[in-house]
Amino acid sequence: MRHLQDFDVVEAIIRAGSIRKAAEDMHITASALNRRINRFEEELGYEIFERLPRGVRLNPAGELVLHHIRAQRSDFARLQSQVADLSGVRRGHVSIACSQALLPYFMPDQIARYRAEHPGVTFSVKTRDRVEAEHDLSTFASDIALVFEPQHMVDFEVVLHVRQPVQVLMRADNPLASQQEIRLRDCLDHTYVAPSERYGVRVLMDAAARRTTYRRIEPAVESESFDFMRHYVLHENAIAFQFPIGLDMSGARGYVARPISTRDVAPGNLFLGQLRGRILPVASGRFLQQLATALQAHAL
Amino acid sequence: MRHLQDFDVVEAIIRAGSIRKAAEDMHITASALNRRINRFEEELGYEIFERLPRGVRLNPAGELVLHHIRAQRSDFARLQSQVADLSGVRRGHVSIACSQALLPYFMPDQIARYRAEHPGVTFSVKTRDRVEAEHDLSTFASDIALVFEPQHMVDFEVVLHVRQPVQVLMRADNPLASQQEIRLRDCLDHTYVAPSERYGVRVLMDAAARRTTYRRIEPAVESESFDFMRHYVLHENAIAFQFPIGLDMSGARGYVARPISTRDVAPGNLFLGQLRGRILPVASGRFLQQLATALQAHAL
DNA sequence: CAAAAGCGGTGCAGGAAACGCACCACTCAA
DNA sequence: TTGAGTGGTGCGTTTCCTGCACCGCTTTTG
Repeated sequence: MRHLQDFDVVEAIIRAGSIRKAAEDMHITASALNRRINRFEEELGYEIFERLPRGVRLNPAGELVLHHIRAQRSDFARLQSQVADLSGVRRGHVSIACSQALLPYFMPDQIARYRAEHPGVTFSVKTRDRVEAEHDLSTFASDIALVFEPQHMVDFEVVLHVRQPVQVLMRADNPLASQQEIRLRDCLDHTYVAPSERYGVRVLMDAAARRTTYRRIEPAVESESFDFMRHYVLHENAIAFQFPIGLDMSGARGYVARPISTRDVAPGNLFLGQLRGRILPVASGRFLQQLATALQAHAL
Repeated sequence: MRHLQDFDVVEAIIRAGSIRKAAEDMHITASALNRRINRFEEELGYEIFERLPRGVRLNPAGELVLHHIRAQRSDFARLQSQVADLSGVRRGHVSIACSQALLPYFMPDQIARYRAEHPGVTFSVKTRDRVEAEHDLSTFASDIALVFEPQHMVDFEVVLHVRQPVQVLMRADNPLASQQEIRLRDCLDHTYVAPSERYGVRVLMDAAARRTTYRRIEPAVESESFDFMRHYVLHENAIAFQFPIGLDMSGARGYVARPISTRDVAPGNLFLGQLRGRILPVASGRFLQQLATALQAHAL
């Protein structure tokens, strides 16, 4: 759209770090770009870039402008979505930042359900840990976040949260599989794999280890991929940890999942949320509602 | 600003009701304006005007666009205000919609205090009844509203509310002046003036009359102006009704104010608020805070 | 220490985009 | 029927933006 052109210019210059590089990216001359940004600053009444010998950089006023630009973009997308909605077109795009545990079963199922009813709506799903997800929301990079144990919660408006007790994943022939509920010390005596501190499961395990026993979590193998860990337990007969929503034991052959006693390890909290105060586009708003009801049903 | 030009066009056409009239208002030809609005609709992907034989009118999509335009304008004003604020200029404009009772004493005092510290900030004060004030907020025509008994409260985000018992205003030699608290039936036996149902005092009086007695409020003189009513009680020795914040009895010669018993008439509620979810410009936000603290002190 | 490379900024000429004018097709009230 | 009012369009003109060449400056590099 025309009225966002100046915003494109500003964002391109920020990305490139200098006017000349940005001009090259945009396939126009530097002089044209220079004049456009100068005119923009003149109309605004304030400079938004510091002129450095090696390029330009946003000043504090520019940071405000950048946030304004992102908010305007998002708000305009919402407008288009609303207009499309009342024209009966039902188009739109939904972008989600979610924890890894949601990727194998929950999100594919939910998105497929939604798209079955509204084929015009497209999705982008990004894997984000709990810190990144909040950043994604505040920069309008994602509409919806679904993560375990988010950290700051200042820009994060919680729509719903469900408790998820940590599960122990193991081979069916593992001795621990005979117990219906597993104690933490039994896990720590076993060979186990675990993710890094960026992930909610690990945060809960670390906290539990510090509190109930005086042992630290020292996994035999540390990995960022729950998919890897799930397969690894088959090879070494180790155990892994995961939230229930990341598991689908219905068709699993050779796997068994048992909950860790909540006396030892606090259950995780899965938070569904959006940017505080933001009005979502129609499609995103509807999908957020679908997720909320699905999670509520999942918790029962 | 350049990027709001298309929005100016749309708003001008809405105001004028036809493209040709709007073109005249803007001192350009109708053909130019026609092409601009056509281009805008083409870029948006949807028409926003119904073409009628006698002009154009917004369609439902256009209503959404109009709201978007107003929101964008307001958000851009907030951006400028923020940028000005961190440049140390402290400029800005605050627009307030408030009940008539605030006009003689409270608002002048508050605005003068604020401008003593920030001379660069300008104000516009509009007299609005409780219905109009909410409309003003939702169309971004006012930043802040301060009214008695607002009606819908859907877009109205309450920042603070204070109770205001209805006062009886009369001449000092009035027999009722001897009582410290006045009963409703004594008022109704007296000759009294009152405003119309658009005003909070009247709403409370009507409700009280229906509830406690079986008499209706039938003023000898009905007026929209509390200023008029205040002067009128001197001439006929009638009584009038007003909230405490609209009275300043310190230097009043010949007037006396006494509260009506709250057993008979419920105290009024003065609501300070803004549009729900909106982030106010810096100056407006600060002034809103000042009003809140001043009202809290006033209530003590 | 000097040359080269990179940066933002500017005068000038050519070109794209917007504009004004004249005009068309249409509706509706007098 | 007619005239006034509406939105829409082809075409010449004007305005505004772009591209080119160049300047002054700082930093890097030989």
